Formats: sequence, C-alpha cells, structure tokens
Amino acid sequence: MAKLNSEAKLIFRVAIAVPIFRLFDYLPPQTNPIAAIGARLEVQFGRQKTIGFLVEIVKHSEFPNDKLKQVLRVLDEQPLLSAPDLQLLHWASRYYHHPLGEVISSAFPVILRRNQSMVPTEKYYGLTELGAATDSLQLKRTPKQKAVLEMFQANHHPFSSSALCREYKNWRAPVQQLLAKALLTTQSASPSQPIDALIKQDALQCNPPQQAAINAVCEGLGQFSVFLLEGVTGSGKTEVYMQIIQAVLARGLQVLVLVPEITLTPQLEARFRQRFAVNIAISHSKLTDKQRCNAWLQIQQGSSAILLGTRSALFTPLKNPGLIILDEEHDASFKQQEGFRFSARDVAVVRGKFLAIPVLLGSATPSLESLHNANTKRYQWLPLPERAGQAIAPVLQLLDIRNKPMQEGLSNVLIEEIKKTVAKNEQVLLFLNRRGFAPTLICHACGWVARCLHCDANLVIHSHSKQLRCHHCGKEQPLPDHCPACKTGELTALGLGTERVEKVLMQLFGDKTIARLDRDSTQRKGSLESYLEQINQGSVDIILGTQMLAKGHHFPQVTLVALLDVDSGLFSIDFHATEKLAQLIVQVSGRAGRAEKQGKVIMQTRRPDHPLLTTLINEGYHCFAKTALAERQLAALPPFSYQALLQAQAADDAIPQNFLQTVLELAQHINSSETQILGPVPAPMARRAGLYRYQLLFQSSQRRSLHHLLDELMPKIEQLKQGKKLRWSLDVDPVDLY
DNA sequence: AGCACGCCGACT
DNA sequence: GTCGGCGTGCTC
Repeated sequence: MAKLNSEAKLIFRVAIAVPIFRLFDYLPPQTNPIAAIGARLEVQFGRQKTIGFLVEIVKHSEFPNDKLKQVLRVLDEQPLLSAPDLQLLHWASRYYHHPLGEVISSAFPVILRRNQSMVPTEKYYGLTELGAATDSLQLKRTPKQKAVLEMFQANHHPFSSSALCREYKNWRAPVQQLLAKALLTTQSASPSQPIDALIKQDALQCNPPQQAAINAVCEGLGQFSVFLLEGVTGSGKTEVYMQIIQAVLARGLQVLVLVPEITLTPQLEARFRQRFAVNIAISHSKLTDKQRCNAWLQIQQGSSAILLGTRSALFTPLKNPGLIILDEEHDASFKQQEGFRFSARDVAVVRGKFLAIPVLLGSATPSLESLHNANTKRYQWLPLPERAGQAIAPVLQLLDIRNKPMQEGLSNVLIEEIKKTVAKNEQVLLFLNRRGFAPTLICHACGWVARCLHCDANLVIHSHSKQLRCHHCGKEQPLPDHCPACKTGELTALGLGTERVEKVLMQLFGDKTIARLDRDSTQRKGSLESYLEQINQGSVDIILGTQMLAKGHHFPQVTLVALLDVDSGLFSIDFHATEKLAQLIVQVSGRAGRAEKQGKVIMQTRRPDHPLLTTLINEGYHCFAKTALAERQLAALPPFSYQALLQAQAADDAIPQNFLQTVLELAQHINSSETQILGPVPAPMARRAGLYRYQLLFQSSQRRSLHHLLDELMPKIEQLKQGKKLRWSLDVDPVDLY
C-alpha cells in the first residue's frame, strides 16, 4: 500500500545555483502538479527563498519524504531554454565537473537569476497609419518631432528604445509628443522583417578563396559541422562572415557571433549595422544588467536576428538558431578563468552539435587544438591565403641587437627606421608587452630588489604615479627614494616598460605625437576609443603599446611595426607559451601595411637563430604550427593528451599541500594507472595575494579515462572536511598553468 | 554560496 | 554580564 502511495506522487528534481554537486527534491506546487523541464521555480532553500531549475520529474525520492518541501511557485509557463540547450548545459556540467545549478544559472542574465518576475521586453515604437500618412512638413514648428517622424518614415520598421538612443540623444520628449498625437505607437516586439529588406549595403566582390569559404559554409547550413577559417590579416574574414550571415538571415534564422573582447564589439557592430537592416543585440560585461537582459530576451524571443557578444553570451538561447561564429578563436579570453571554467570555443562547438547548426571558427593564427582538429578532419579547414583588395603583405625581419648600441630598448638601427618612417608622414607602431616604467627596482649598492609582500613577484616601477605596483595583486606603495635595506645605496630601474620607452621616444622625437596604449593609459572610460580615433585621423605619429594593440584594431596608416623585445617570451615553463608568442607576433605584425603601402615588421632579438622566430619569419604561422604540433605529439602534450588541473590555495602554506596530498591518495585508489597524476607541487607563482598555491595535474592519453577518474574523484573531494578551509578549483583543459 | 548555530575575547 | 569574532554544518 505504502509503495502504491509513493508511486502515485511526483517529485521535482531541482538544480540550485550553489557549489554542491547534488540536486534537491521538492514536492510539486499545489497549483501546477506538472511543470515544463527547464522552468525556473521559486523554492524555499534552507532559510531563504531562491530560484531553482526544474531538471527532472521523478516518481520517488531518496530523501525522507516527510521532510520534502513544496515548490513555492513555477515562474515560467514555458521554459526559457530549449531542450537542446538544456542538454548542452548538462553536458557542460559533466564535462567541466561543475555543479549543474551553477552551470544552468550561468546561461541566464543576472536579472532572471534573481528576479521572480519576467522582465518585460524593451519597448518598441512604430508608426501608426496616421503617422505613415502624415506629411512631416506639418511638424516644421517642432523640428525635433519632425526629424524623428522622418526617420521612422524613412526606415519602415519599428525602433527599440536602445536603437533610438543610438540615433538621437534626446529622443524621449519628441517621441512622447508624437505618441500623444497618435503618429507613433508602442508595441511589445518588433515584427519580423521581410527578407528583401534585410540588406542595406551590397556585398563586396570576393576573391576565389573567400568565395570558396562562403560556399562551403552555406552548403552546410541546416546541419552540424565545424569550419576553421584561417585568414591572414587583411584577407577579408569579416566580409566572409557577413556574406554567410546574409545567407542565414535569408533563411529567417539567427546568428550568434562571439568575439574575445569588448573593445572589438563596436567595430564589428558598426560593420554589421552598415550591411544589415535587422535588429542586432549586443551583450558584454560593460553593459548594465538590464541591457544584457534585454539583449538576451530579444534573441530568445526572436526580435533580434544577430547577437554580438563576448564569452558570457555563449549560452543565450536562440529562437531560430542558424549559425555560431567565433572570431579570433585562438584568443585566451574565451576561456573562463574562475568559477565555471569553460572554454567558449569548445562549448560553442558542442552547442552547434546539439542545435544541429554549423559553427565557424575564425582566426589568422588558429590555436593548435583547432588546427589539429582540422588535420584530423573533425573540422573543415578553409584557408584564406591572399590579402583581399590592394593590400600587400608586410616584410618581416629579425634585428640582431647583440652588442648593438641601444637607447632604453631601442637599437640605433630601429631609431633610424622610425625616423625615416615618420619623415614620410607614415605611422610607426611599437609593441612592448610590459606596462609600467621598469619591471625591477634594484639597489645599486646592496642588491636589494623591491618585492611584493603578498606575492612571489617583483614590484613594477610606475613613474607617472610615482609608485611601485604589484601586477599580480594590485597592491601599491610610494616609490622609495633611498634603499630601504642599506639606506645609502642608489636605486636603479632595471628592464623596460612602456612608460620608459615613451620617455625616450619623447626625447628622441620631441616634435612628434606619441600615443601610449596600455591598461594604465586607457583606464578612463572612452579613452581607448579617443586614442584610436586620433590615430585613425593621422594626428599621431608613433603608437606605443602592449597586448591591446594586437587585438584586431585597424591602423591603416602604420607602415612600420617593431616588436621591442620578443625574447622574453621565448623561454617559459608553460608549454602554451610558444604558441601564444607566435600568435602575438603574427597578430601584431598584421597591423602593418594594411592599405596599398607595403609594411615592414622589425623584431629586436638577441636570439636571431631561435627556431620559433626563424620558422615564423621564413615559413609563416602555419608552418610554425605544424612543427609545434609535432613537438606536442612527441611530448604527449595536449591536444595529443588530455589534462585537468586541480588548484588549491590558502593563507597557510600547509593547508593546500595536505589537501592535495589527500586528494592524490583518493585518486590513486581509484586510478587504473591510465591517468598520470603529477604533484602536489607549488603553482608556478607559489604565493599570490597572500595565498599559498599548490596544484595537482591529471593527464591521460585517453579523454575517457581522465573523465572516469574525475567522475569518481569529485564527489569524494566534495565530502572532504579539509575542503572547507581553503579555496580549490578544477580546471578541465587548462590553458594557463598558473 | 548563504545562513544559523555555537563557543571564546574585550566592551557599555 | 553581552556584543560579535569567524569555525562548522546544512540546505530537498
């Protein structure tokens, strides 16, 4: 009898955004005994009310049935995520060994993770029949209203409030008046647009490789496949993207476009808006929660056709999914480095599989993983070897600076080249991947070096703010004028940073305009944009900067690029470092000679025979990648093996060590020896922000056996009492072994 | 993650 | 005497 009874009732299995690998069982609410899988639920969880996600409806619960609580409310009649997207989140939770509740939660915008109520979509404004028929001249006494009305009449489609913000600074007042006059009306969503109205501007003429790439992807529409578009800088990758997007839009489907950094969204956004008349949603972390929620809902409900966003936009549900594009696929910022540590590139590929749509990965310098996948035919390789239009490839040369006269990192040969270039009124771009004045402050008398108290790192001299700053924990202190150790010695700045190069450039080229672009000089909001504009207007002669120069900005007037110090990247313990360096060199070189003028790239080095540099220069990135892959294979490193990194940190040195030792013993118990376990060892930077860091690396030639081990290990780690005294995390497919 | 319970130090 | 420090344990 009791059995019959328990089988009669239904149990909701609920995922909640807490760092617990378990699901929680609830009784259905009185009102809805059945709800849709994936719906958000309001539940009492401990002493607080939270949002949970309905994962499964089952017949009985292992949990003492008399202690089950009832779901308070079903928040979504229809689940906001589709079945394949829910499948994807389940997959991601298993693959990255991260709690399902947190993974599902990460697919929602912050507002929908917390707020009970569905946020209404953004308002749309459209013409009434009267408004369409009214001659705008009747409004000549109210010029603002007249202008707004004319804009609506010229465009034939409704505008959202965010779209109006883009067009007009103060649109609210005139729009309100037009509403009052019944010339405009509000509507909840934009109706779908006729296909022939999608295109504003005609496609450009393509060269044969571009056309081949477009054809290949377009033939694959409607089914899953992965394409790797390897296009050298200036080869017209964006045009390829746009023509494929056009084909997807013509089928009435949506496109998800992911880019690595926020700074790249305005450029692509502008080009998309020039070409397409469809609504485009934007999502990145600099937007407010409300703006991001709006973008999410627009895509989810189908009122926007293109979503352009960063890593966090990956899980946005598409009403009519058609294509995923991931630009600059090699970029490390696609990997989330905290919490749910997923790779947006890898998950995008799996998402394409679940949604049965193509995935297009693009880069001038593809990751070794993706090239390997292309070699093994998992991805279809689409090379764009030619520069599109008039562009000529730059000349690359190594400049041996051994025993050469130097001024603060600039060899005399380079200084002459800079002089010649600026004399022709052409721009120079200097790249140095180190901000600040100098990376080391040393006492000339006693050898004391300024070190961070909280990290295993030297403090960096920042001369503008007259400070010593730690680039790892952010701590700052005033620049001392005497040696704190011997009190008498003279303090010397050792090494090179962008501030120091800027100083010598101002001495050497006092009459020229120099722009320094690094994290310090572009902190103020909009300052990067204003620098970029000045550069494009030609009012800057010499551009000096870090990493951020390598990321996709066009500098058409630059004809000389110099990399001041490529050597510092040549020797690193992390096997990813050479790949990263090669990508950086090629990306920076790509800034030169984009227009008709041929560019020149000079790399200063004391290792002119280093195989990485010679291969890269003589045979190009693709050949470098081939040799690098061969080396990885020989050493059985990824992508020829699979890794997971368990990191632990605490204020006390012994705690993470003991914790990882216990984990190691647990793992050895489970392990059938197919997976190697290395450690526990101190992390490459053993102390950071006052915490001692240790790590345990798991590596296997078989992905399966690695994951079997982790599947069994993780629940045991979760139960360790030691785990509560420290911070630990598991990173599957780590890219940064720090 | 949040939140409560609980057991030890310096305060009106 | 008690306010509050954060260690420990629990959440269907």
